[in-house]
Amino acid sequence: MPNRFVRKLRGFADLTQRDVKVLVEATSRARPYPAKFDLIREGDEPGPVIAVLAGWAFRYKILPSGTRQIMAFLMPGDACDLNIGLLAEMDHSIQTLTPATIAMVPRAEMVAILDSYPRIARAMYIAQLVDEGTLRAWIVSMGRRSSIERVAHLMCELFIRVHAIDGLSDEGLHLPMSQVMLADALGMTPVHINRVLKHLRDARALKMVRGAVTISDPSNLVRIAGFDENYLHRRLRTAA
Amino acid sequence: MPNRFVRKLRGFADLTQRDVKVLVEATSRARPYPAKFDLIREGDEPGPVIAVLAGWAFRYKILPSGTRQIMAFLMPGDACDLNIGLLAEMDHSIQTLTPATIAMVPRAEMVAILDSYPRIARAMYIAQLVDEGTLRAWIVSMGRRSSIERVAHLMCELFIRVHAIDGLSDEGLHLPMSQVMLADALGMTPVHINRVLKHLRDARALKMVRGAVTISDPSNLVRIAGFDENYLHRRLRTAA
DNA sequence: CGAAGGGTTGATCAATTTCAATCGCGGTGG
DNA sequence: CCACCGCGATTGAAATTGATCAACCCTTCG
Repeated sequence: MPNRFVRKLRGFADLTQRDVKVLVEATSRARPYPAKFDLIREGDEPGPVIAVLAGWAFRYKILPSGTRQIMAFLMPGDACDLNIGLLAEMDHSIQTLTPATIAMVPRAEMVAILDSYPRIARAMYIAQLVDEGTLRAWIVSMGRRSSIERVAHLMCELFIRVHAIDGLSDEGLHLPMSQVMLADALGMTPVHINRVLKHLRDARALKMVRGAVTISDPSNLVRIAGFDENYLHRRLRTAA
Repeated sequence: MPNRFVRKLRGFADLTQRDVKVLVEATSRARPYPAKFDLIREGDEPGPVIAVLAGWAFRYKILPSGTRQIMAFLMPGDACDLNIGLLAEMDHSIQTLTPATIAMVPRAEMVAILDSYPRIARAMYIAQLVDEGTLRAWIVSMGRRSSIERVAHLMCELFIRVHAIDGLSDEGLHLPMSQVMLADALGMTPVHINRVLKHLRDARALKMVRGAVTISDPSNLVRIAGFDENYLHRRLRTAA
C-alpha cells in the first residue's frame, strides 16, 4: 500500500506501476517529527522537497512586528513546492502542527524524477494547481467575508480536505489546533476567534469538547460560510 | 523578437531554439480585447490557456453578497493556469483591466506541448511557483498588515513586477486602475482606499495626478510597507 | 445638456483589536 | 501529595480601525 503522497498523486494522473515504484522509493526515507518542529525556516536555502505522510503541518511567516500569518495547512499527501533553484531562499517557514511523519526527497533527485517521468510531473503540476485554488479561496475569505463566515469557510475547507483523504473520525473532523493557531490563519485576534467560535457553537454549527473543535455535520457551516456547494460536491466526487 | 510570454518563460529555463519556436507559434493567434472585457467567466468550463502579451488583466470573484474580490493582477508575460480537466468549471473570472492583447492557446495544444517539451513544462511550472509566492504574500498582507501597509505593499509588488518586464515609464509606475479596483484587490472600501492614498501622498510615498496614481521612487513605500528588501533586490536582480 | 463614473470629504456606526483579569488543567519539582 | 507554573480558553470594557451613509465635485462622453 503506497503512502498518502503517492496515493494522492495517483488520483491526479494515470501513473504506471513504474511511476508508483519510483515515487515510493523516493519517499521511503521518511521519519517522524514532533509537533511544533520547524521543518524549513524562512531564510533557509531551498533544500529537499518535503512530503507529509502523516500528521499536519503549516506554512507561516513572522512579520517584523512579531505577528504571524499562517498561509496554508498541509495534511497527509501534501508536498511543499520545490522552488527549483529560482529563489535564493525560502520566504516563509514550515512547521509541524501535530507529530508527523515526513519524507524528505533530495531536490536533485526530485528534479531528475520530474524530468524522466512526465506523468509524475503532470500529477505534481496538478497538485500545485489545486493548492493555488485553495490560496485564492483563502484570499477571498480574508478580503470579503465577515469573521464568522471566514471561520466557517476554513472549517468547510478543512473538512472536505480531510474527508478526501478518508481522515474523518467517527465524530467527524477534529481540529488539532489551538485558537491562537486559527487566529493566525485567519488574520484575527485569539480573543475574537474565541467569540466567533462561541457564536458558531450557539448556532449548532460545531462542537467544542475540552477546548478542541469538532465538526460532525458541516451543513450548518456550509450555509453560514456561503461555501460553494458545487465546489464541495465536486471535491467529494473526486474523493469517491 | 518573441513576445512577452515567451521572453518570460525563457527567463525561467534554458529553452532551445526549437522550444522558443513552438511557443511563438502557439501564441501567434493573439488578438486585442477592450478594457473591462471578461476573458473567462466563473462557471465556464476550462477552455484555452490564455497568455497576456500586452496590457493588464485580473482574476476576480463575485460573492453572493455582490462584493468583489480581486485575487491577482496579470501583466504582460503572465499566463493563466490550465486547470487540466481537473475542475469541472472555473471558480473565478478573468477580466481585462486595460485594453490588452491576449493569446489563446487551445488546451489540447498546450497539453501536447507540455508533454513533448520538458523544458517548456519546467518553465511553466516555475512560473506557477512564482505566482503562488505572490498569492502567499497577498494572504500575509490581508491578514496581518494595516490598511496603509497593505496598500503600500501592493504598490511595491506591482512596481517590481512592472520593473521586471521593463514596463516602467520615465515617471515610474502608472497604475492603470481606479480606486474601486484597488479596494476590491485589498479587501477594503473605496472610501477608505481614498483616505489611505491621501495619507501616502502626504508621506511623499506616491503622487496622484488627475486621479491616477504614479510612483516614481518606491523607497518610501518600501519602508512603510515593511516590504522585504531582500525580496525586492532578489527580484530586481532576476530582472537585470 | 445631462448622465455616469470616479474621486473627495465629513459624520456616524459597527466590527475588531487591545488591554486586563480570571479560570482550568496538566505537568513538574519539592 | 501538593503548591506552583504556564499555556490556552474565556470574558468584560475601552479604544481603534475601517465601514457605512450621504453629499458634492469633477471630467468625460453620448
